[in-house]
Amino acid sequence: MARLPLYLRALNGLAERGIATVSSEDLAVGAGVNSAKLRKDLSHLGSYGTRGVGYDVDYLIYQISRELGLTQDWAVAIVGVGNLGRALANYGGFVSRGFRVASLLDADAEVVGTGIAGLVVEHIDSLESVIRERAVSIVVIATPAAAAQEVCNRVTAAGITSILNFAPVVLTVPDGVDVRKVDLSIELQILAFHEQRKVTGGVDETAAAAADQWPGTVGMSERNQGASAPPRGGRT
Amino acid sequence: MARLPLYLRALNGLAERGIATVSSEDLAVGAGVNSAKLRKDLSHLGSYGTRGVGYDVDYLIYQISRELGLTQDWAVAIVGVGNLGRALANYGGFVSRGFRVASLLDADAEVVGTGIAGLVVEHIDSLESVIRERAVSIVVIATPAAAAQEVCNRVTAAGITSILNFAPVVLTVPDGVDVRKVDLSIELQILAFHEQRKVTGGVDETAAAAADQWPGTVGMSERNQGASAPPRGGRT
DNA sequence: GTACCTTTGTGAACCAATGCACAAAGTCAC
DNA sequence: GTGACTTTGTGCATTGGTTCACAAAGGTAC
Repeated sequence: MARLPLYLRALNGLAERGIATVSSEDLAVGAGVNSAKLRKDLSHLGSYGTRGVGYDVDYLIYQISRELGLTQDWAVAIVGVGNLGRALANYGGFVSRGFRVASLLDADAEVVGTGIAGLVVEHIDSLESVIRERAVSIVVIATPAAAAQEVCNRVTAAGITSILNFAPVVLTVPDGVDVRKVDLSIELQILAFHEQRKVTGGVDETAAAAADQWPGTVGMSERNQGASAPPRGGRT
Repeated sequence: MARLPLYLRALNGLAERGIATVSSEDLAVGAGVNSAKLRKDLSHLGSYGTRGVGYDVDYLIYQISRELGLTQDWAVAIVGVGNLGRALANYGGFVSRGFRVASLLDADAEVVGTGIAGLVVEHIDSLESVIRERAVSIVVIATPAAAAQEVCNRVTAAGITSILNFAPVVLTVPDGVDVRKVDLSIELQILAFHEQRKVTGGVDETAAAAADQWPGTVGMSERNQGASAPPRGGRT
């Protein structure tokens, strides 16, 4: 389940505060979910709770970590050392959860050779050999959009089946390859959507009025005139 | 709907390549969803397609942008100018979609006053005045976990109702406030989970064996002895 | 040992979202 | 103008996930 990492984080917070036992109710509010859902999720891993008492925090942390495969050490390669790549390389949340950044790679000669987060940036040419020799099993793509598919092709060809993609493109991959996409602007767009709803109770009036007067055309019937000459001026 | 930003990005890609019309089928594969789902989503916005032809790309971009509230200019403040904050400030995807970074704020005197992405980092003390004077409507929290709730309290008190949280904590907010959380390590954990499944067909055997021998205790019945003295050694 | 209390684990109802399949609507060729 | 073809928009069945509610299980007090 995709919620296990959430529980894990809440549990780690409890463990740090020295709490040894937690009820499903308390853990649920900590993770921001329904308590019945949490119990059902946990019951899928096996019965690790004690009725009348709750769950042993440390034991549950261990069980979830094991289920998520965090008890083993995952070698991760980050391709693309721009601002985002740098932020990821320094991100503490990776190391603390069983992920080891095995390599930073970039195509830019300016960046290759510089040191970031205790690693020396390597040239993208070594991608395949790095993956092979350091047993990399997950690749993070933090390149510009234009380079992402090319990188993706190379890493899948090299046998990688798990990719975390930060580039704003939909990657096409062979069957059996997992791609998870993170788009930092999508979340903002969703917030803006809700914010707009709060303010105006719907689409704002100025924009709605403008919608009826689509620039360059008069009505629906004429709209498709613009099919060969795009209606929005200045994109030719 | 949360999928509109996805469609929007696919559409922008098509527009850049000069494509004027697209069928639901083509757009669906571009966005990685089912075509029927896409049509149903779009029909909720109104009937913007032409049967037998498809959708006018530019017109649809405009309609979705309007629905998402991207036709107006959103002022965003980023709190916490670490690696992640810097990456976000430089992230092109924000500006291109109607979001304007109105301010970068940090508590660290070392960082305050430096220039990033054409802005001068301001001190966190000015948080409230910045929000008020620049009409900030969305706040991005990219601080360390420990500082996030405090920042959150201050911005909600200042009237902010939309927060994008990158800090690895669950924020508690008053009713009516929207919080969206992005955790860069959760996606990685989900990948690791699937990767593990691929390799072993389930939980790996070493860990499974170890699970039956929870360190420090013998069996289930004794486990709760550890409630006051945590079973996993060295966390006191 | 017994009665009571707390909390888990789960059966069952419920709800929303998904995908199929097809009719309606429009285009294009001739 | 007519007929064949394409593509949208949507009714409907199905699926998956969420929540409720409660019995079973264990702990605790006396």
